[in-house]
Amino acid sequence: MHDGRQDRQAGRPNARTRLLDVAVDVIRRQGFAATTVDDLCKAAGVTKGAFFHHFASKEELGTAVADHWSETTSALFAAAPYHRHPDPLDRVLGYLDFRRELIAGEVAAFTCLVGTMVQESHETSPPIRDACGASIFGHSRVVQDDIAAAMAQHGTVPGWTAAGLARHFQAVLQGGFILAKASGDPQVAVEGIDHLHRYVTMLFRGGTGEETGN
Amino acid sequence: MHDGRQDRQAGRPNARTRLLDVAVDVIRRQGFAATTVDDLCKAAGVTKGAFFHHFASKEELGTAVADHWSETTSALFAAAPYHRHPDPLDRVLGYLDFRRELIAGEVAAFTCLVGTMVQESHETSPPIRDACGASIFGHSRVVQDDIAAAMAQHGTVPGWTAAGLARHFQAVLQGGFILAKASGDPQVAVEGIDHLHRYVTMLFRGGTGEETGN
DNA sequence: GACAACATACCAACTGGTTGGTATGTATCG
DNA sequence: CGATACATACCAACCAGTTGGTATGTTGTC
Repeated sequence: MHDGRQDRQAGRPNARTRLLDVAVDVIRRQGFAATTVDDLCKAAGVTKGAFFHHFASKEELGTAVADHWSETTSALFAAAPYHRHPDPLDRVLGYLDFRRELIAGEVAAFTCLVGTMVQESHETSPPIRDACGASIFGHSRVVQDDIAAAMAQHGTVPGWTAAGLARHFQAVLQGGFILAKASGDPQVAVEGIDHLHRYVTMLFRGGTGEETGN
Repeated sequence: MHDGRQDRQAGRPNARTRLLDVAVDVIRRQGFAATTVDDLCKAAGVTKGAFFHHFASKEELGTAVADHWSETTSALFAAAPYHRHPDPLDRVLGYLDFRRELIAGEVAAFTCLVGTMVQESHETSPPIRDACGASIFGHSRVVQDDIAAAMAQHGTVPGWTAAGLARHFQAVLQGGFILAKASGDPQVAVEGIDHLHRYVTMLFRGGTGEETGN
């Protein structure tokens, strides 16, 4: 009836990986609750038996796909070219430029999986909420270190921390995604990044004129 | 068996209003897809017959509750005291202070219903997406007019519009709600507003020093 | 102002399809 | 052979929506 051997011989990734890959796409489109286990099985080309062989429950797939998202995105940002800048402030602004470039094509292609999932599950599923939180705040560390280095190298206006600004970066991005979804226009997400870019520039260079580090 | 007359005599709002009121609360907690019609009926103390008498479908309740949200929030902001400031820039900053004050108590109490709903339905239900979009961008007009007036009265650095900054306000707020949900800590949403407050102050007062309107 | 004709608001019980999850069988690999 | 990785068949609970009915206004007519 169905030749399972062919699937495995073709170098095709196993059912677990395929399920996680399609889950990123399907859940970004439909949301977690509206996505059925059958939806995922159909999209991945596997059966329910395979699904529950790899995941004890739908909720466990939820946490697994959030972790999967953390891994793929951290690989993406680790490989991004903006890290090459010697000046940490250029790396911070380069991060924003990189995020800007990622916003292209249809909305479901560039929005954040874990931002979508945590909205639905923050009160109903602590495990999923925690996995999403770890993904968002874990990612914010990537830019937090560059912000801290830029603060040390350049002077800044007082009243904020590197961790807080890094979180603000994530808030602007997540909020931009919501506005893009509401309007159907990716440009509104870009707009927010531009405002953030201007803010960072003012914080470090424009400022109140009190500082001139370096 | 059940005395319907008593319900109506008690000055209790009708089933439609009760359903919309509880829907705001329940959907903010669980999300739209995970909320069943029975959940809403139980919370409102009405039967399914009453539900489908007032709403042709669950989707129609979705659009109705988004409109309901638009009405209640616009009334809240219309009555807010920050409008009294004669200087439009003070009204803009007063808006942010007011939003800051609203962030208190449990997460589901201060987060945005339509921001939650549009995440789930932007691709699966155009009517709900449009109703949420109208709510978000309609609300942004409230502060947009004050921003435009502040731009006219004070000088600013160039490169942005009142409408764009007003949208950015919404993005920062929506993103802050996501981070609050992910961390369970309302403070991270307040943090974002503080950064936005600083940004606006720099845009109008700190700036690059090119301007000194008024 | 009484009374028919109609409309609105709601209720209890039901239905057919869907959903997350299970029990069991089978093929491949080391 | 035993473990892993699936597939098939199935189920009990659930869910959006329906049906058929009742109670309570409202409106027009004489």
